[in-house]
Amino acid sequence: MPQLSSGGGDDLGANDEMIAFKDEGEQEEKIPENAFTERDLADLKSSLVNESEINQSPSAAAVRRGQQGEQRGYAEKHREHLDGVSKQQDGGMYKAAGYPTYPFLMLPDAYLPNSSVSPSSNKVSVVQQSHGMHPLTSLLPYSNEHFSPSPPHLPLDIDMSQKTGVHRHQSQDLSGYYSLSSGGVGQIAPSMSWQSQSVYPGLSPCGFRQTYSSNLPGASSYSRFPHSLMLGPSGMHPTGIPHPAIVPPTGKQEHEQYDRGMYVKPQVEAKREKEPKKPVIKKPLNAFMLYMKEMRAKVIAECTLKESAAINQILGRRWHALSREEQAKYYELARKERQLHMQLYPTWSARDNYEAGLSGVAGEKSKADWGKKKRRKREKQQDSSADNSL
DNA sequence: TCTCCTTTGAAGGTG
DNA sequence: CACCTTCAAAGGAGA
Repeated sequence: MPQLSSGGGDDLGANDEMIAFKDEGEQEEKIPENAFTERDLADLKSSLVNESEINQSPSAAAVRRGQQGEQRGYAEKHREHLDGVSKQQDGGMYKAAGYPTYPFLMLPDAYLPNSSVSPSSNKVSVVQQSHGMHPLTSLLPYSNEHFSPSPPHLPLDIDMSQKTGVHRHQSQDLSGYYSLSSGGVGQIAPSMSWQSQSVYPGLSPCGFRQTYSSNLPGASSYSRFPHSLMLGPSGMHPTGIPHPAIVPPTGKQEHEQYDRGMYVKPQVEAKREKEPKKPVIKKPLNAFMLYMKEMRAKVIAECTLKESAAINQILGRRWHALSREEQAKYYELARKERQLHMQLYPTWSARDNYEAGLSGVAGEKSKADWGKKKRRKREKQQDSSADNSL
């Protein structure tokens, strides 16, 4: 869109994120009091990317591993960077300049997958900060849904990457920076409260012309995010949790992504029963996904919708309606996510999950399924383009 | 039971 | 380099 094009080539590969989302002619809202220009955000994003690129060597895992030590200083570096950001953010989440390090930065074992070595190896040590917790912490997708009585400190040099065998240097001193969110990223704070009422005048907060009660019992209280992230007593170091980036051997994800490749010869099958199932390392969430994760419940509460497709549409619109500062927070958070992910899985590639169903035990079936899916999508796109041409 | 839907962004692949 | 494809989350709907 024109706004960004004037920005001069600074992009995150997400040039369209500031496209004014005009749907149903609903938003002329340009956040007038906003001191930022489109360019500002673009610059900010650009700087974020640049920093990422500086921190990550373009080349290989070996190089990345070498950076792990150096990234210890990342917190400081990041703070420097954030200084620039937070100066421009009023009342934003970064206002908590007092945080010595990024709260969830580099929690070493956060991503540890299941391992045959230790059944609890995918647990993460977490320190709950009951006071003054960085609000952004709540955005962490690495939530806690499943606690385990496993000891807080786990062997960190487990060969977590079964395929890589990389020995990682793990910095335990960072292990306290993850905090938990119950059911997702939950609590961003009042500063992130809805703009939608003003953003979509004449429309429901859902952005739909639908009738519903805005006095939903849960809605107002939800906006204060009463539930918590603060699990456990203050300052306590609870037990580890599995990392959401790791798909456990049971459950839907695994069902879809792992068991997709379950068809194998009986012998192999028997063998696999012995072996721990190889967890699928999920992609780190991008900014929008983080946003969705946080806001989904709220939209559900406000709109009494449950269908994800509809909710996501609303969230997409709200995303575009967000101020640059607010979006920037999520971009920053997503960047952290990627960095953390990269640190923990230096050799992981997004492509690993392209073929998640056919990796590991990779049966012919899963391979076929994957191809089928791919084909289906392609056909669909061709269909739609054909329709457009008519 | 499985896949689709729907969104944005990141990353990999291809020409 | 531009473009295309896939995958992240989520849960209801429909095949």
